Amino acid sequence: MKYDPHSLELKWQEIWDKERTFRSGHKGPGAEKPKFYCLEMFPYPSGDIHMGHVRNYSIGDVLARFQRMRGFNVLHPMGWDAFGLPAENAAIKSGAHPAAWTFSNIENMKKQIRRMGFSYDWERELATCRPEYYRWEQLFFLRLLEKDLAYRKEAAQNWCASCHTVLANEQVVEGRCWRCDSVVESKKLTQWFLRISAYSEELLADLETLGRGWPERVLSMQRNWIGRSEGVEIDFPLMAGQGSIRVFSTRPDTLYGATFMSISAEHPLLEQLICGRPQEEETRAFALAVRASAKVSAKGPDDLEKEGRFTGAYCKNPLTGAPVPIWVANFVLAGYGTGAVMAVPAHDQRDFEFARKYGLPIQAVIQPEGVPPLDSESMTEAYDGPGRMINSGPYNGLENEQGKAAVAAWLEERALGKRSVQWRLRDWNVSRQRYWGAPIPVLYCPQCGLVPEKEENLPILLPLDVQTYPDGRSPLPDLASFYQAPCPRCGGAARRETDTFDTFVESSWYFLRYVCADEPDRPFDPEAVRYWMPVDQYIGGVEHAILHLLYSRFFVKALADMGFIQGFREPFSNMLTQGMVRLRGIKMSKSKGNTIDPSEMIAKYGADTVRLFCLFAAPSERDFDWTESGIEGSFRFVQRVWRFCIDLEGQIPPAAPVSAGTETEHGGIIRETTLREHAAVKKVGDDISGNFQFNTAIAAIMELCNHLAAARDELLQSPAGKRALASATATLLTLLAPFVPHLSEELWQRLGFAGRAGEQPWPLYRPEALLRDQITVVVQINGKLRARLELPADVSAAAAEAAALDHEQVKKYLAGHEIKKILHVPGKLINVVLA
RNA sequence: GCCCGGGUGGUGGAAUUGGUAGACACAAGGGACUUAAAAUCCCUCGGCCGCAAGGCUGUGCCGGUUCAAGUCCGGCCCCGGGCACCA
Repeated sequence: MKYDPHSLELKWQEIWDKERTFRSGHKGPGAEKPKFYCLEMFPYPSGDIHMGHVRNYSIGDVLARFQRMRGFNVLHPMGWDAFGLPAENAAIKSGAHPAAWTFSNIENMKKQIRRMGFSYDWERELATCRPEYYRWEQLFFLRLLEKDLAYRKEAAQNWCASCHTVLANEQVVEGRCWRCDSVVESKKLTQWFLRISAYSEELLADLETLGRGWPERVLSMQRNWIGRSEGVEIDFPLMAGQGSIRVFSTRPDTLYGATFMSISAEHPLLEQLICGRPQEEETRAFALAVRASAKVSAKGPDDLEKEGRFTGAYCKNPLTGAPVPIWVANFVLAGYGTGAVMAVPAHDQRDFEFARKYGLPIQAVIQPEGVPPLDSESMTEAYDGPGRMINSGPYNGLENEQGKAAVAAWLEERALGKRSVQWRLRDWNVSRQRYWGAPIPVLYCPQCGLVPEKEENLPILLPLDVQTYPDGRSPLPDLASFYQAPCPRCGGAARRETDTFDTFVESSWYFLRYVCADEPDRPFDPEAVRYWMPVDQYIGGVEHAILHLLYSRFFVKALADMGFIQGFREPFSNMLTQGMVRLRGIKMSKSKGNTIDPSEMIAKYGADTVRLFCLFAAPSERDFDWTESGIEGSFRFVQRVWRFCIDLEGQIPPAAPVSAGTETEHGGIIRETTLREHAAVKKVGDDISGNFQFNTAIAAIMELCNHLAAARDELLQSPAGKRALASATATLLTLLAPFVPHLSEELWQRLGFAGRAGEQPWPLYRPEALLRDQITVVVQINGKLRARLELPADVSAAAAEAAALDHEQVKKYLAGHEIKKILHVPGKLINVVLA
């Protein structure tokens, strides 16, 4: 009987479909069980699945199937992140409408995904480009607007000319577009923003609550991105005229050393400061040049020479009253803090370089322990470490950490400053100048100005009867039938917003919609949300560590605050970032032409083998190389299981034990078989539920299989042996069920076991079944391994030690030495320490 | 510069959290079966010495703690990733 993966895999996929095996609900049968929401990142329907998808979904599927067997009510959905640029680009190229292209890709990819035999509840399938989906997003936006969590502002934006749209900060990677790698330009535009910054504090704090469930590197990336910084805002009064300039500093302890001030080229007071000064013209020209060049410098800041110009104006050090010259400097960021910094050249490297270049005074105010006093003249770099305050009037001698608090308190008492926290995180620009996205439901009325669409008018449909432009521009601004609309307030002629939402908006809440995907009248069924959320396990690539995962976290918090959902403020309790599949060390990609087509692999080996290899090749989080020999190895194992079971047909009792074997009263090979059966159950269960150690779980199954193949003939000699073999074989197939479900079901059926392998309760091991009669105890002398002893498991400590000392090898080493002590780890090791 | 990962055979990777380093595979070599090949099965497989028994050595480097260190501590080196003129 030859192993034919195709016919048997298709057979089982059909059965699962017909029997709706993976349907899940929060009501009715099964709902009383504990829930488990297992989610893999939904794909963009680019046309074909790639190995990354296969790996991602294989990991998720093992978990989903495992949890079902463990008695959970499992939600395991799949859908499509269906809006986005590639559809438009394809449309431009081929002439097909983005919608047609998208839906045909969905159909194609769905076929491929189904061919893998993943246990999805397809009845919950969703596509974000359908109005039934994006209408709710439009509703959320209107509510965000009401709550002032969405707003419009003009600002310099990241512009990708090649994609013909703006990008969020998160979508700019090293100055380049995350999607097409073009250098991002700066363009001043009026855009829609979501106020993610309102959640900076909570987004950061809640990372702690995610703690163990999330990979450390993802937490760390998010912390970096949010970028919390504690300090003091300090007002420096202007010497001439009214007002003051506010700076932000994390080092109020160095305030006595602030010998000048640097403001950004975009500082609002700049004009006022330079007005009428002799150097007015030059300084203005300098500022203009900095403004023009700043945004384009995608090369990074390292090689940017520090430059500045004196404004001619002075302000006053609020602590000392000393005059402080105000400079414009090219390294001061307009968008961070207050756009102005107090310069302490002795204790900040940037200020130091600047001061040396322009001959500005340097004044050391922090003295490190145990070194000669810092000398402003001879310093070659700034000292930014800890120390005691010097040259700081009444604060002299204070530890600088205490100094921070003391100076801050002094400033606060006199209303000259206040403690504050600055964040790196910027608001999320969600406007996109593209067609294939969800319309933003607002209008511009000549009478009323900006007017939100009425909720009852939702959804604002994206018109499908359009022709895309060859240059990627959106056709919407030219489509009168779309943009012409009555003002919701006055009824007069108004113009619709023609930008669409960033597609990351859709992916920020899709996991919520799965729990009630067909709910027609409201975004969420609260009961379903309460039952299923949050996602128990989320699985996807690390490339979304900041983007999607941060946006989703923000969205859930905002939706909770708007009352759409209740009872949780984090979407994903546990997160797994799976590694990449590479080829010869290089990430697979179409552009590099080094891809392995999953469909070809399925055609050659079957879905089970492809799944198995993806899971066995490496731990889930690590990258691995696809190798021909590797998948061949997995194929060999699958066939070994097949042959082993087929050869057993009719030779073992048909009844399938529901739990691991019980033939413990026997000795010899039967006992050994049962022991190994239990050991495998323990190892596989521990590995899956512990840390997604699928590779070692599979190794344990291989060991069991190897043992059964070797012990087979002997076990078939007796009825008890046959029973043990039957039990162990049933266990083998149940352990395999999450990994290679088709094979498992087929063999289960052929061996005449009752029910379905994948619907068996996960087997339980009995700890006492893991105990051996004979144990190996190693003997060390001074920590070096010298001998092994086979002893009865119940041997006394004294007897074991005696046996150890009596061992030939050991005696050799003992001769002429005195025993200082004997360390005994029962059942494991005896270490004889010689004097 | 700061913050996270990681460094173990020819390769992918194991190692009960301080207790037999190299599980399970892949590759390689040898053998059996075969007219032959494929498939399958058996054996060997970190390095050095040894006919063998066995010995020495070995988890990026240097030190330390311990009866015992891949695992803990201190100091480095290298690789991958994130953040970065963020004041």
